[in-house]
Amino acid sequence: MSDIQSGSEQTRARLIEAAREVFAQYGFQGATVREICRRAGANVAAVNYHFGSKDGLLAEALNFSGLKTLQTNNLSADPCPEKRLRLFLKDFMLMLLDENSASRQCRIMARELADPTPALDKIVSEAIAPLHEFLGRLVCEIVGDKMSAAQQLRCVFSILGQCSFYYHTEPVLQRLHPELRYDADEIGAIAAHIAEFSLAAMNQLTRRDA
Amino acid sequence: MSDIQSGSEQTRARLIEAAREVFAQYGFQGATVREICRRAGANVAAVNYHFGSKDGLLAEALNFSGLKTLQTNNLSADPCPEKRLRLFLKDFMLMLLDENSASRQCRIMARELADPTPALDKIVSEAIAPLHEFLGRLVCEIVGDKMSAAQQLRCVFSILGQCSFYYHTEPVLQRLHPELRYDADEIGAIAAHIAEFSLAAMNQLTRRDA
Amino acid sequence: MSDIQSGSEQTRARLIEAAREVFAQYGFQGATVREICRRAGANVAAVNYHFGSKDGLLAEALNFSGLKTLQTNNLSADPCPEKRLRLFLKDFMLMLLDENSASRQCRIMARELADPTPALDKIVSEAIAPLHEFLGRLVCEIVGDKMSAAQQLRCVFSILGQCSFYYHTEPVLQRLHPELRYDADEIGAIAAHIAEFSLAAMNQLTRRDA
Amino acid sequence: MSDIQSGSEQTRARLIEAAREVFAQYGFQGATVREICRRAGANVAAVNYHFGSKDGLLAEALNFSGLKTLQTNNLSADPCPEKRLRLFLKDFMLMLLDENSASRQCRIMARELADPTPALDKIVSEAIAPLHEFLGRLVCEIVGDKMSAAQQLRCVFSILGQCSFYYHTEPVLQRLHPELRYDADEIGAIAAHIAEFSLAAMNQLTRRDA
DNA sequence: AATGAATGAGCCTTCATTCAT
DNA sequence: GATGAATGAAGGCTCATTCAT
Repeated sequence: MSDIQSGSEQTRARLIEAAREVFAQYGFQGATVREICRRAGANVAAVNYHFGSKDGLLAEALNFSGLKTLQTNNLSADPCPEKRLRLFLKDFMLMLLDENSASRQCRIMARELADPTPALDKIVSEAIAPLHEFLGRLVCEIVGDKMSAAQQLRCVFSILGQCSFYYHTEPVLQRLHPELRYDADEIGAIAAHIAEFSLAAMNQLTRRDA
Repeated sequence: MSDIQSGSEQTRARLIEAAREVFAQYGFQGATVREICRRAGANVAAVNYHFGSKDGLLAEALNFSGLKTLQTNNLSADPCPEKRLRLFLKDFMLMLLDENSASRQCRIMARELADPTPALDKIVSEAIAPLHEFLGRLVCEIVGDKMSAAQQLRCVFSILGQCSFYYHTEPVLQRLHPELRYDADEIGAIAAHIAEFSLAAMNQLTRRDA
Repeated sequence: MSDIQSGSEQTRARLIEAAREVFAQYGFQGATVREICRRAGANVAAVNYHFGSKDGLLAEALNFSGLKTLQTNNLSADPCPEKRLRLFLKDFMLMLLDENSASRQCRIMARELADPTPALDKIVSEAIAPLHEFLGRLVCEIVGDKMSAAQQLRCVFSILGQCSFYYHTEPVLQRLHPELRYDADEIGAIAAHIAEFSLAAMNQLTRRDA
Repeated sequence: MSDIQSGSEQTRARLIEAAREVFAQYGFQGATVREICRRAGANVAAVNYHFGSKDGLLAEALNFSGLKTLQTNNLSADPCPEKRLRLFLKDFMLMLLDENSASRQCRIMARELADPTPALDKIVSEAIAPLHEFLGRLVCEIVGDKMSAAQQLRCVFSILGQCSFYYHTEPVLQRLHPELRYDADEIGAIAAHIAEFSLAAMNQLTRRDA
């Protein structure tokens, strides 16, 4: 009713936030209910009380509203699809790589891909499929009818592949290039590179095909 | 050394082979020593006896000879760097995606990236660093001095990102595009796309920068 | 007292009724407070609030008025002790076996015998001891002074043993004789058998001893 | 090989023996793996190692050889069925009530009847059904063709009911008759009573029917 | 008075590992 | 040298109970 949340909802929220951290850090299998509850300052039984099971908690921890908002905002940002791609990649990479971002869902999502749980179906239908469709439309606007649908799909994969690489390979990159830090500037530069690389490729490929 | 292996060494070899299968299938954390020993027809204690620990077995199970051979052969395949990139990508994607490939190490490697264990250091120094260097030299040959070192590095990342995407996202792609099969033809088409996309991008970027 | 029960007392009554069902179905240990509260439409904490503990609820759920009424009515039913035994066994077996009987206490009682809880003392003093005494008097009337007190006691046990057998062994009998149904006719036949078997035995034993 | 059992088999045997004690004392649900392992001087994980699960242990703990031997021996003990019934009841009650008896299975069996687990099917088919058949044949020999099959079956139930009563009601009888002790003499007297009571009943019933 | 939330002890089970042979 | 047996820490989860409101 009021803006003061009940104790229950606070605990619930703390559990979800802690779960996002721990799932993002250790993966679903590696995460333990005990660690999640410890971070949330709650009892071991709290997860089962509020969410029924570890699986149930994962399902709740996944929230793609940030990703959806990003796409919605992008659609009305600029009439030029190239500019919109640049903008989207910048926002998307910030969400994916910024350690301070509250949107850890992308990381959980990424871990799911490597080790699917029953929650993957939800992730695919609610987050990944719309994301693919969104990028598919953007690519279509950019390349027009100069590419087959199959080619356009592979271009989407090429863009997403470049993005996810920086997330997946983070521990490796830290070892190979210890000076690398994912601060706002670096993330912006990475996003700009992916945008220019991809636009250049699509531009060249359509020209060549024409 | 001789062609008569002791029973002990046979068991050792079977354990390594079984470990590769199980690690590739379930990841390091999800794999159990019992399952590995069961597949190898060995005792539960065999892993600790032969390799000291589950970690030790992982270290032994990692073998990058296939990846190294691929790079070595590539260097002498053709004087043209663009052609060598196309060739490398085809071989690399076959190794990464072909289910019948004996080279499961790439899959273990890929899982490690998502869930680092102490073995990651070995993977990075023995496989990934050389791979990055190899691709770095190839990119350098292609773009010459028309790109900064930082830009060249990002191009390497863009290429590798496109490659690893098809591996990481396999379970998702199976859901989004159930008709997709990673047979030899499809893998070849994927590799060709990555090659053309990347070459087009690098070509365009160097031209534009010039 | 008045016909307007407070909500609290209604909840209390619903809890007791639900407890009888659940205890009868799953036994004391197998029953859960949550299930009882769920059936009673009450809060999880209601049991401890109203009865202090699960044990306290059991104590309250036990109500032997049906059994007592049965004995009281029997005493004035007929001057002939043999007839009264036949009548009592019929009523008692109906109470024990009829699934539609509201008097589930006998079932709870029977489960207690197999798995005693602190409530057993109450059951023994309020229900079983009077029942044994009642049957003891009836047997005494039938065999008169032709049997020792010890023999009479064993006759009481023989009668009660035959009765309780049909309750305890129900799940087994269902497996051995799937066609068996405890309907009113069958229960009547069972009670008649126990009566005739026991009366014949006592008759013969007193005659032989004489 | 030798008459010296391996350590494994000793532990296994100790676990089974401890399980019989604990299952008999607390029932399957009330028994804990920890308590069983504690009594057996084994680790908590030993039960799952040797028997796969608590259920598996129960299945192993049930061993009806004693009961079978008793029946087999009885068949050749005497040509007179009345004498054989007396003998059987004495042996059976000793097995059922003697606290020092190694044959605790009967107690586990009895608890199962009150709270069936998946093991009940095994108990019924391997122990109870043969027992019922054995007693059925004995009763048939005694009453000949002077009783219907249905009547004979109820006589078997009357005999078994009297026997099991002393087991089921033990905690109650201890409260009502604290002086009662199930020593060999008392058990013999109980068995004799059940035999005479039942034989007298069957004798009288057949005579009456004739 | 009465409840939703939270508790912590305890459950069975699984695991990589170590021990005794 | 090599193994079946045994270990104990830890896992997710359920439970009767208690707490704060």
